[in-house]
Amino acid sequence: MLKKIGELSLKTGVHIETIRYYERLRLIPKPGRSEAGHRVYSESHAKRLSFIRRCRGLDFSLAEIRYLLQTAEADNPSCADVEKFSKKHLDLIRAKIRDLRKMEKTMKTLLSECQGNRALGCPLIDVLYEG
Amino acid sequence: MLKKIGELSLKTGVHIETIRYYERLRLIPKPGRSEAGHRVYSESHAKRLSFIRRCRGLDFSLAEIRYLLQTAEADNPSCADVEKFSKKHLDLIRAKIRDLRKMEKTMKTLLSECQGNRALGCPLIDVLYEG
DNA sequence: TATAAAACCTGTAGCTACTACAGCTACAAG
DNA sequence: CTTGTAGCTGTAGTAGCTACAGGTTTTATA
Repeated sequence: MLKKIGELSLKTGVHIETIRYYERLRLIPKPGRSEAGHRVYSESHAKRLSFIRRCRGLDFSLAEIRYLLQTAEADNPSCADVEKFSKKHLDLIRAKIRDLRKMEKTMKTLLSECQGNRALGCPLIDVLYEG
Repeated sequence: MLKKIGELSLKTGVHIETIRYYERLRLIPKPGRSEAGHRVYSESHAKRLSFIRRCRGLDFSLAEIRYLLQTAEADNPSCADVEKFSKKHLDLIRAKIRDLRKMEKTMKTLLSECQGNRALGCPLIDVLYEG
């Protein structure tokens, strides 16, 4: 049941150093300690840590996760708030996708200039450099 | 013709502090100085800086840009090398897009759980927290 | 011409989210 | 009894800026 940091790391997929880092930031509560001073975690730590990891996987910032954790562990979390919050986040993700798609397009165009055309320097660089 | 840092910033769209930062990193050569010690830039600085900015806009790292600059200013830049380099970068952009699309999908699913279902806590958080 | 505002200078510290040491102790296996 | 693994603390490094503090210089206005 109770775990040391290595097991917790394996179970949750969060690096040991990162777990300690989250503790410093108070994203997870201070665990108990064994006699030798080793951290001892309970199931609730594992849950919280997995939550954080899932949120990170969705590109939420640690500040955002702090808010989500508060909400998740509140007595009556306001679903409406979370929804609004998450919609904004979804918009952000979509904006990032749009930006990257633009880059992809430009890169593709630049690369197509490259084809065959190798006699006089690099057209790709020329376009970027001469503007 | 010769510009002070403010004008260069306006012309290239790179923040003043960033220009000085790039100088520290030797991404742009040290400019001349006026009598009072103010930086004085030439057209070649502007060109180089714009190149950096365009590359940043394509998500190239400063280390990558360093390489591209070297190549761009070499006597006979190897187009084949640049092409290979850029293809790898394009792959990276595409990988990022894929990741973000996955996130987008997940977020959409999570948000759809939210609809209407507000009586018993927040399903979005439940999935992340209990999942 | 006086003065105030804007622009410049250097140097340092802060941001995000980790990651990587150095240098130590604890503990289990052979 | 030694060796290896796992844990500990504390600090510094990473990328790419950004934001001061505390000073000088230039420029615009009264």
